[in-house]
Amino acid sequence: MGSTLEQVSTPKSDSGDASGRRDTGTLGKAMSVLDVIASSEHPMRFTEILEKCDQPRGTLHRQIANLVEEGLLTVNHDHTYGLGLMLLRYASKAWAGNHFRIIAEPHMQALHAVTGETVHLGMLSGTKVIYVDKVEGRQSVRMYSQIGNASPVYCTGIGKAAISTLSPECLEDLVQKIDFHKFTTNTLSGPKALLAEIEEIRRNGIAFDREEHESGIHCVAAPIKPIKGDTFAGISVTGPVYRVSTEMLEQWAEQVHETALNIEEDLGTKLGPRA
Amino acid sequence: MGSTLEQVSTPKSDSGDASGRRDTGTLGKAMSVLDVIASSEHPMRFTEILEKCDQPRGTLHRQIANLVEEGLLTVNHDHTYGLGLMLLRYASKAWAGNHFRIIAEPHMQALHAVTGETVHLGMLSGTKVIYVDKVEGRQSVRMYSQIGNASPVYCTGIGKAAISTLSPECLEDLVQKIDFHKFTTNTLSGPKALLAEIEEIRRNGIAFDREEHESGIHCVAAPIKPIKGDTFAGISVTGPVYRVSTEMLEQWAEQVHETALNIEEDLGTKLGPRA
DNA sequence: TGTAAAAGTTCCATTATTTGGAACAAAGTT
DNA sequence: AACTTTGTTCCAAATAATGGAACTTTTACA
Repeated sequence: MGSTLEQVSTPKSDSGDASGRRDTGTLGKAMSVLDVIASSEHPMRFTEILEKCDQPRGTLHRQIANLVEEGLLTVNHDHTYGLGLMLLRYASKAWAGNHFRIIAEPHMQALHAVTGETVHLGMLSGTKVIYVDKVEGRQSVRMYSQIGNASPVYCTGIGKAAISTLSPECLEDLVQKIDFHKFTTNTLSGPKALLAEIEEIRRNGIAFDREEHESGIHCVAAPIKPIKGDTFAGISVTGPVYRVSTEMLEQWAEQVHETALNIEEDLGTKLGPRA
Repeated sequence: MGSTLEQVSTPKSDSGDASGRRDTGTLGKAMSVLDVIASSEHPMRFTEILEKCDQPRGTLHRQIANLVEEGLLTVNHDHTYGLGLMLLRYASKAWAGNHFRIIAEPHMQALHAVTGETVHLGMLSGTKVIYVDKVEGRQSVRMYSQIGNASPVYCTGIGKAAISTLSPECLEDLVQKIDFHKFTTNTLSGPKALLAEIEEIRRNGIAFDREEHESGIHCVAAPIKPIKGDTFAGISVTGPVYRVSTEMLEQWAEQVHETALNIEEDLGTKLGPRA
């Protein structure tokens, strides 16, 4: 199975870092410009983008013009650039057509009903986890509030859970691409710590995020194994430490694990028996 | 101001039609492949995409491989292709960083409080309107429920409102790019009908969608004029005909119009006095 | 199970696009 | 008004995309 197209959920490099991007091909270069703009807080001016891209002025100018032409970027009146509306359009379709999410949804609802806390569904993409769905309480969910967010694998429950199902080689490859960063005092600080924890997650089928990404927030997660070979994902229950104790989290572990198994089963049947 | 980059909200052609796309440059070609996949209901197989793209097999294969590499497409286990997760990530950033939306939000909330019906904010993109935000009742908003949706300008309140602020030349250009399609018996069926109605909207500052896109749904909308020259947009109050009478809609017109003016004012001040 | 047809993948000389440097134009500043 | 910064255009050289055909794998059917 040496297909070029089957890398699926492990696109390339740590996308979203703006640096560390192997910009192969015209598309790759264009995307790296998008990345630079996406990872900036404020809308950027031409020169600012230029500095972060190190490309000749003329080249960047044309690339940006192309991106604007496609609606992937917009120019503001003050000559700053931001991400374009077209992205919303595509994302809306991507979300609506995501079978994995659709199948998982009822199970997420069920898990939320039991725990009363926020349930997340995330998929592996490079060295990050992208949140694909979220079920939370009464509070009217602000769209995109978390959906679409990309977080590093090594400091999130879903991230660690998801990569625990990778083959040893893939895991190896992925881990060495990670750029570790200390978000909190609990953040795992390197490959050995991560691999050790993965080992344990493999055994238990349960991963914890012990305030490793954001202090005050912790979660229990379980991997959703790739039935047909392509989606590496996980599901989690998240809560603030002041309301959700560690014991409570441990108590939910079983439920989360079961939910993951149920989703796997549904994927197996509803996705049609093919390969 | 003959800048190449300033076409901003009128990117190119009727994006999303899969056909009628002037695929200039490598990026354009890649996007047209994305478009084909985005406008299909079901995930597509390679050959299916091939037919809709008329390109040589080898070429398409490589293009798809690139898109997959960038995370813009994903391959499913059964060799079907769907839009990639990376799009969610970008869209999430695009949405979070959209100043226009952020400024408009409180005004949308206020309008919703008065009317009790769903309030939409949409921006012009090509010959379509892309919904950028939505405020609705108690019902927990399913994300992406409408946000990111692209609807034709000629059959939506916001669409007609938004293009009513275009210069005569731009309007002319845009109208002839439109591919009219009868969604309901009330859908405007051609350029003359549309232009006539635009004329009226120009005078009143109010546009109606009289079940022109979906029967059973109608709305009042008002244009939000481009203060600094780039964003063509509109705001609307939408409701089902069984609950919201036409009279009620007309009664709200003034409020909608005022809301639009308030947003314009805020845009003028909060966007910083530049050009 | 065997065989044929369809679907998917690779290769490489040709062709077209992107590149990048420098010159040019327009804003913004002192 | 001169200067500095920022944004835009141009074109020969370098690079990447093209498309046809050959090749491999998968799927369908007898």
